[in-house]
Amino acid sequence: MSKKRTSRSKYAILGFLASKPRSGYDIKKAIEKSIGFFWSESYGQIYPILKQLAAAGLAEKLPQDKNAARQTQIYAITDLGREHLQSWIRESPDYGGVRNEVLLKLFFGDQCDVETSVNHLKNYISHQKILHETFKGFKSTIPQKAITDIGPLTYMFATLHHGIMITKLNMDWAKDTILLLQGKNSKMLK
Amino acid sequence: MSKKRTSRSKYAILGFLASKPRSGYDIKKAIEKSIGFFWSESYGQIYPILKQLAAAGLAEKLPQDKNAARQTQIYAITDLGREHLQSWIRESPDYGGVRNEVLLKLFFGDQCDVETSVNHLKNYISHQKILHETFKGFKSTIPQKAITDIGPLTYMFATLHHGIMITKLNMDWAKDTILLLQGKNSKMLK
DNA sequence: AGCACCATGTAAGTGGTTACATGATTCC
DNA sequence: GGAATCATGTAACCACTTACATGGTGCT
Repeated sequence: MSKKRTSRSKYAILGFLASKPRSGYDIKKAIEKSIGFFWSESYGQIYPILKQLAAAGLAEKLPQDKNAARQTQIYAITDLGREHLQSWIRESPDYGGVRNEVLLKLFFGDQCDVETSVNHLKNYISHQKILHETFKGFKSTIPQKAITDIGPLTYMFATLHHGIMITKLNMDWAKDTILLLQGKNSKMLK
Repeated sequence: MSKKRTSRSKYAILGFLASKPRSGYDIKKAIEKSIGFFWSESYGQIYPILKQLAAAGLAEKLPQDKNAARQTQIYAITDLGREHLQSWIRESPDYGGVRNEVLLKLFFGDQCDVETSVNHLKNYISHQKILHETFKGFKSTIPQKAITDIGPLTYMFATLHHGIMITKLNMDWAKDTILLLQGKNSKMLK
């Protein structure tokens, strides 16, 4: 059972081209705005991959509009590209390879003083709170009907909701861990 | 503001040497057993890094016991190594660079049929359930006093508890997302 | 004898980030 | 004029995984 490491970046980019033709710059911005919480891509990946996709016939560069102010390179997904994307989506996702530096540092917390860990946890709470509020604000702008009529927004909403739940959980957990480290009553000990 | 990419593997290994001297093999097993849920290291990283740590004076190879049955290379952390580890722990952790393939595929769910996403979610639930039960079993073996007397087990317990909570949340979220995709009543709406 | 596990290591290759380089456009 | 943002790209480098290679030990 060989575990081949195929670049997920390729499919992330293809996935964004699937909804509409975009430039490398567009893709970067779209990723940051929509799935930035659980995915990221750098230009150093995006631009070379767009060229590879075009060379492989999975995407094509659209002819440039002569009247356009800027010289943007717009790529569109091809039928072949759509097939590739779909067959990748259908493969069962890889659950592994997670690395959480916050937990790693906390795990080694005994090597420093309690205050260090408590401080990290407090900062973490602030960070998660900002994300949480942002997501909730975003959620409130989506009309209910757009979610219940199964379509792109339904899936987006599901991932957004995951972010809302996770950030809430992280805050709760971090607060409770602080209590535990301070020798106070923590829910963890149940 | 330069974001230098230092290898976190180095510190993960140093962190495990901090509790007691170990071989590369020991470290791999210990990581899998204790922090495998949120961290992983491969032998391809561990063995070369152990040599580097020794060369840099952050760890040292212990003299081998002539009577020992196996020829294991045991490394111990040095005072300098402990200092390096501590100063790394004190630096604020990096929250970014997360990549969740389950969410990515779900986000692109509209490119396939609903059943594909539902299937992925069902498998995900099974996977998270196994982890969840394992963690809970593990938790029940830790005596309460070992947790409340702040020490290594307190920190281990905190990360373990995070795993218990997260796996539960993931199951709940996945179940609810299935309902949403099936057009049934989901808690997510409202 | 054979299997599972202990144990160490290397080489090749990939996936990915960062820093740099360049220049146009928009808006104040 | 200057700042922010739009926009594309490359080169260097690093972190990490996978596959391979090798052999010992303990048990049945």
